[in-house]
Amino acid sequence: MKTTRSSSPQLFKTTQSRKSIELLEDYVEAIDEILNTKGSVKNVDLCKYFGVSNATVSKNIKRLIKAKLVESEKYKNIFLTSHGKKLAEQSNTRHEILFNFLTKLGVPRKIAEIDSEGMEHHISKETLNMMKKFNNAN
Amino acid sequence: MKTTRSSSPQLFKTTQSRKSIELLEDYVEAIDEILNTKGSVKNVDLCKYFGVSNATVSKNIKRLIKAKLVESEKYKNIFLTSHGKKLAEQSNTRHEILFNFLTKLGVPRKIAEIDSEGMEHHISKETLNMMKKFNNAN
DNA sequence: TAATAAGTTTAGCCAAGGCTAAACTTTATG
DNA sequence: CATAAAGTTTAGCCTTGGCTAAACTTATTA
Repeated sequence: MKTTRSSSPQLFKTTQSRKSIELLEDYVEAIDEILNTKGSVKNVDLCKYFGVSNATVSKNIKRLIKAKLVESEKYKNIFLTSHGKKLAEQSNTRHEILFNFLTKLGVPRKIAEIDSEGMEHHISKETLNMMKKFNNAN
Repeated sequence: MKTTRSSSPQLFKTTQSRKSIELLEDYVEAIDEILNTKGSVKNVDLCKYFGVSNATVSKNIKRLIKAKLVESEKYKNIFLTSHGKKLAEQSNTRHEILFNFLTKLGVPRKIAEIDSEGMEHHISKETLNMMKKFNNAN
């Protein structure tokens, strides 16, 4: 019998709410990046970024607005609130640490990109700190 | 501007289908573990394991049966098919490598457990191989 | 500047994965 | 062994995050 599995219910409890936070984070990160590369963000930019329909983006932007992460008037540009900017920065920092860690570990850039996108929502502060240490030492 | 983000739609395209695969994997892993610890698996065991209702487990077991990962008759014990066993083994191997990697990196066991549960569905073969190498060298 | 093209939102649909309550089956007990 | 308790499934609901089609707004261009 393996000893590394938790069997503890509470690890799974928050699945639903965790997922919807992931979406919000992905969006603020995307908005932040698009702002930095092309200066403004509209529905169509996010469609391309995520490969989803305009309707889906529109719906999700509403969620972001409700969560006070984004500001936007109908048919107009999309902005991050200060709260949204802070979240984007935090996410970016996490992403950078993780990406650098993977490349230092020997993972090819292309794959490190994909893996860090996937993993970034599932890493604790503690693990991230260990990765930072590793990065500094290597 | 940061250079570690992909901006490529296709990384997000399969979100929906990926998520449902995650659920199937989590279930076969749970069933495998429960089998190994108490010898048989029923609805109630999975309720406790995941902290969800009996109705939810019942519904998800149907999905597993449809996916040919599980066999079960109404009100009876739950078994893994050979296909299900194979998937469970693969998942367990991934999980072990990841968990060992995190602990060798210096992450406390308790946290390594949680993080490896979260991350295991998002790690490529390549990254896993690098982790295996690291484990062997440390 | 009027008409067309491009972009955005709304309406209404779907599947996944949660839930509770009620019905049904199996197990345990007086 | 009949009944109560425990376990399982079904029915029906909800939210999230997708989609298409249609309506509406903004931008382009003849």
